[in-house]
Amino acid sequence: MKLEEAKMEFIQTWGAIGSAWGIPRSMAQIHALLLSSNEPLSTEDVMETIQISRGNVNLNMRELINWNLVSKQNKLGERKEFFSANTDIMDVAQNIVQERKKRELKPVLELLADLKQQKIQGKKEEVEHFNKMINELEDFIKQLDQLSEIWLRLKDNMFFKKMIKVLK
Amino acid sequence: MKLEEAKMEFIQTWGAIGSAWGIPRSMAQIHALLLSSNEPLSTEDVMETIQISRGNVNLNMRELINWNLVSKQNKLGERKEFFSANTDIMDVAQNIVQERKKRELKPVLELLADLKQQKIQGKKEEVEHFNKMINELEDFIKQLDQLSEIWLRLKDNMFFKKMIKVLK
DNA sequence: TAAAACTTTCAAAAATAATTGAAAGTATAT
DNA sequence: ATATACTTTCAATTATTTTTGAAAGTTTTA
Repeated sequence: MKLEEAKMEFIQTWGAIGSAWGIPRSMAQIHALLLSSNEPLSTEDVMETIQISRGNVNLNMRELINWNLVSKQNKLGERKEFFSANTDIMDVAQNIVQERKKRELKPVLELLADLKQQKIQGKKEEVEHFNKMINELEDFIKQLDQLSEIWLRLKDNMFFKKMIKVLK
Repeated sequence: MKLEEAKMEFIQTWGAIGSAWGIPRSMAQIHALLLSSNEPLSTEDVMETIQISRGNVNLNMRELINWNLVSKQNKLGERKEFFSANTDIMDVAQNIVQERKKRELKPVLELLADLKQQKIQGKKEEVEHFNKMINELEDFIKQLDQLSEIWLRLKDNMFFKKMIKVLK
């Protein structure tokens, strides 16, 4: 199998997954292309390889940079901008999760906080059920934070890894 | 604040989050309604409260049942079907993650496995870079699995929780 | 068995999200 | 200063996903 084919397959699949998780297909595809590429690519390179418009590349590239997944490079003597992906996959995943947590989980946290400090009026049993649910949800979100801490640790804490093995 | 208002707010927010993560708004809304409701609801109840069509309720309810987030109930003497949500939030989250892992992560795993056992042809350095990336990605997905194991454990392993505190 | 009560299906419509591409904007080189 | 090389923007278009609603299907009751 030729490298080019392999790349294209990877780009396609990555795009489909992104799409299923609410990330624009093109954004995921660009990311996949940069991940699999040895050296920085220009806007033209990207346009050509994944066959999308200049505007699309520009827009999604900016987004990738915002998410800290891609950075701009300047090639000596070249005027064009080049882009390369952050290749530490762990960082990649952390950044994606971090970014989405920030964007889409925040509203829940705010809502939960708001609902918790309000006195809710209604039938006793119904209100109790509702409050219980809200509380559980908050506990859960706290657990998520715990979990992401562990994740950070997993990256380089050998002792911790062994710990897990033992507990399995 | 009245209970009904609080519910509606929760339903709205939950719907928006679902939507941002690639889950149909109505599906998330129905789920939120059932979560916040004390007792099982009928299709009509749901239609009325969140103002969506019968077909929509039916379709998404089936999906929620598939995901193991909701189950059918029968009220004595009633012909209609009623629905209630699994209210253990931890289970809820586990099921959502499980389900999505099954659906959307599987294709990556298959692709990675496929790409790993193929001999890829191209410039040495480029191929090396590509293979490295594929390998890292696989490691990462393995870590995700590890992480979900830990999560399960977090639920009820006090010792483990303390462990984390110490390491913090 | 037929009517009533309810559920499911699915083609069409609506809503939403992603993409294009050409025009406007910027920076660099001569 | 102006031409060139490149980047950004955004209204319009296109693609995709979600939702509707009425017809077909199913089960229960009498």
